[in-house]
Parts: sequence; C-alpha cells; structure tokens
Amino acid sequence: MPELPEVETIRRTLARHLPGRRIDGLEVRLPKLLRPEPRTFREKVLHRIFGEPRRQGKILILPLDGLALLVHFRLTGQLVFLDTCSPEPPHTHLLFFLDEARLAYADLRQFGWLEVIEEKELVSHPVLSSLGPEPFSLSAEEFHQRLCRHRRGLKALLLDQRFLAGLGNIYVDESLFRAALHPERPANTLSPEEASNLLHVIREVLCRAIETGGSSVRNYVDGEGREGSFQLEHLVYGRRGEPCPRCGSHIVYKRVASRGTYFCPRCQKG
DNA sequence: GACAACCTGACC
DNA sequence: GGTCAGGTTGTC
Repeated sequence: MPELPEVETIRRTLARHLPGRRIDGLEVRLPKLLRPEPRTFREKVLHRIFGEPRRQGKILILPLDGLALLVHFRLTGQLVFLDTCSPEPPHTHLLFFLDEARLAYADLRQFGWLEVIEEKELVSHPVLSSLGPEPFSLSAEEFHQRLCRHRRGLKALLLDQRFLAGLGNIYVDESLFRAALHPERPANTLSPEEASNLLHVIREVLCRAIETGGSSVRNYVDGEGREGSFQLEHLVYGRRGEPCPRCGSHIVYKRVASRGTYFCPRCQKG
C-alpha cells in the first residue's frame, strides 16, 4: 500500500503522538513480522522512549533512544495510534503499550515487517543503503543522467527503489500520465526537457498527495486511522475504460513490468 | 525480463 | 470459480 506520500502522512500523524512516549509493554500476535525474533525484539524495545519519526523512501524510521525501529508497510500495513478507548483495527498483529495509549500494527496481507536495529547501524542497513535518491533530493540534470544509463521502460525503472526511492504503482502511473510519457518508453530516450518535466510532475504529484493525506484506494489509513483523499484526484489510476481527461480516448489497462498499469494510449507517446 | 512466492479479501 | 490488489525478493 503506502508509497512515499502515505508513509510521509503516517510519519506526520504519528509525530503528534509518539515523541516522548515510553514502551511499557508489547503484545506479539504474529511473530513472523518481527526482526529479530520476538524475544530479542521485546527485550530491545521495552522501556525505550520514542523520538521524532523519520522516513526514507517507503520506510518509516522510529527512533527509540539509541535504537531505530524500521517499519515497511508493503501492501496493506497500518500503524495506528490509539487513545484509551479507540478500538484496535482489524488484523492487528502487534500492540505497543504506551501508558494509557497504544500503538497498533495491523496488516491484512501480512507482507510488512518491523525491525529493530542500533541507530548506528542505520547507515549500513542493507535495505536503507540500497535506496536511490528521493525525487526531492536530486537535480533535473542528475535525473536525466541517471535515466540515460538505463534502457528499461520508464514504469519498470521508476518502480525500482534503487533508482529512485518512494514511488509505487499509483504515483508512477499518475506521474507518467501528467508528463505525457508512455510507461514502456525506454528511459534512455528522454530529452533533457522531458526528463526535467518528468521530475517536475513527480514532485508535484507527490506534494499534492501529501497535502491531501495520501491515496486511500483500498485500506490505507494514516497514523490516526484516517483516510486520505488523493484518490479523488487520480487521473488514470483505477480508471480503465474511462475517458482521458486530456483527449477523451479510453484509458487503457495493461500489464507493464508485471504490474497493472493505467495510461492514455493517445496522450502518452512511446 | 517474466513469474512465483509471501497472504487475505473484494469483486465479477 | 477466476482475477485483482499502494511491494519486494528470489528463481529461471
């Protein structure tokens, strides 16, 4: 589920509640989500106090004085702060007890994971250190140069977290539509202007998605259990057969890079 | 590159 | 019954 805007929204909403709270207890219902194994995990996090949440790509980083709790939501993970009386979400697999409050990790498909590491291991962590730059942290020139090194299609490349960190299926389709670029267009065929424009629309889409609290297509909610509304501004994602907002042709659905892909065959030239 | 694997649930 | 799903990883 969560791509960069959703994880960023979760980060921001949790930042209102977590910093300064201590973990007093832990209830593990699905051990396979934890690294290291639950015994060590519990030993490490117990009695620690949360710091200011951070994010790298789609990974949420929760500092815990000296430690870091990494959370990857994959497709259906949720991390929700619960007041005394709020009910826990369905498919809750892990509960942190924080004084009167709780923090629930729920995950319908059970693909997500939580890992505790030492803060000093952050720089060398295999997942984090393999991430490419974020769309906000590289120049148009650098982006164009990186694109030129690959002959893969744009969709496949933009989904690759080693190339660029944070985009997923929704935001790649929405960005390519807005940039009028075909998802199968070889990356090394973009002109400097096309590359610069693509980076520009990626940033616009991500910023607007963050402003609107992310896309709640299926079951995404933020750290307070609330849905986002960027799905109302999707121009192609999930709109198979509907008229293209730019030219009126039918939006096509096709498997590209093994992912369901929505695009306008007329506006988005290959 | 394509595909299966990891899971549960919604929808046709 | 089959297909699809905001992701990633490992296999041919």
